[in-house]
Amino acid sequence: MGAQRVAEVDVRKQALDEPGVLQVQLPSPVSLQVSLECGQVFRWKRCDFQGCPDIGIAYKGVTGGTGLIMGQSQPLSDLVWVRYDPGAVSPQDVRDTVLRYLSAEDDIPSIESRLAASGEVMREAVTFGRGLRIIKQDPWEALASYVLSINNSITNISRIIGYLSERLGEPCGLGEKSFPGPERIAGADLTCLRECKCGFRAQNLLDAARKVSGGEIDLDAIPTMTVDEARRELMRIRGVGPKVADCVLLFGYHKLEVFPVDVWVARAVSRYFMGGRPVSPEEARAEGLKRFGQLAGYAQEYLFYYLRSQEL
DNA sequence: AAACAGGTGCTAA
DNA sequence: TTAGCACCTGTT
Repeated sequence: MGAQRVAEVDVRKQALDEPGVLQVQLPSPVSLQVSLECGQVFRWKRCDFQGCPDIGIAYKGVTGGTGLIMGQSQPLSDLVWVRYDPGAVSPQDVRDTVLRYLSAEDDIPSIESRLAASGEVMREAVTFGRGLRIIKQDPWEALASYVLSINNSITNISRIIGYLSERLGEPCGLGEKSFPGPERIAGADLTCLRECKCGFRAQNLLDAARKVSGGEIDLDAIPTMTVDEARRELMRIRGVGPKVADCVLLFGYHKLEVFPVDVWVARAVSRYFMGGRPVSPEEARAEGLKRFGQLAGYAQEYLFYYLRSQEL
C-alpha cells in the first residue's frame, strides 16, 4: 500500500528528472532514528521524505560521496526508503552505499541478545536502543569529526561540519555538499577554519589534514594494524587522544572491540558496574573491554545513548 | 552571568 | 604517572 504509493511518486518524479527513489532491504531491522541520532554521526538532519506521508521519519545527509534522503515508514524495520539524485549516482551504487553505511552484515539480533544477556542494565539499554547500528563512516570524515568533537557539544559539532562542507566541499546531489577531503582542508588556511567556527580545534584539524594528505599518516594502513598499533598511530595527530582514537577506530574502521570512554560512558561504567565509585577513563575502558570483549563498541554506544536519554 | 559541552596538551609535583 | 588548568564558541 505504502510501497505502491511511493512507486507512483517515484515514476512521476523520474519523469520530471527529479531525484529517484528506491527501497533497501536489510537482513535485520534497523532504527534510523536511533542510529542517526545517537550521536555517532553528525551529518543527518530530519526532513520530509517529500510526497510520501507514509514515511514518518526521514533524514537528509551525505554518505559514500552522495547526498541522500533515508526514511522509514516504521520506527523499527528492515526496510529503508532512499531518495537520491539519479543524475549523480546509479541505483545500484545507492543500494550498495546504504547497505554498507548501515553495516548490513552485522548480526544485530545476535549482538542484541548477547549484550542483553550480560546483565540487567545492558538488557534495558539494548531495549531502549533497539535497532541501533554502528555506522560505517568514511575514515577521514570520522577522524576530522572527532577531532572537532573535543570539549564541544553535538549540535555545535554538526554545525561546524556543515560549515566546512558548505565552504570547502563539492556538490554531491540533492543540494548537499560532500565533506572536504584532507587535501582540501590542508590547503585551506587557519583563518578559513576559524571562520567555520572550529575554534581552538582549527589547529588540530589542520594538523590531521596535513599529516594525512602528506602521507605521514596512512589511513589506508590502519586496517592492517592491530588495534593498539592503530591507536598509537592515530594519536600522533595533535588533538587525538585515547577517546578520539577509539571513536575513529569504531566509527571509521568498524573495529567493534574498542570501547571509547567519554564523560558519559565513564559515568555509566561508574554507576552501573562499579557501584557508583568514581572511575578514571582508563579504568572505565579496561572494565568495558573486559566485560564486553568483541562487542565493546556496540555496548559503549548502547550505554551512551541510554544514559544520555535519561539525563538530558 | 557563569558554567558547561562526546578531551587533550602542557606544566608542575 | 597524575592532578590541575586553559581552551573557541554557543547555549542556558
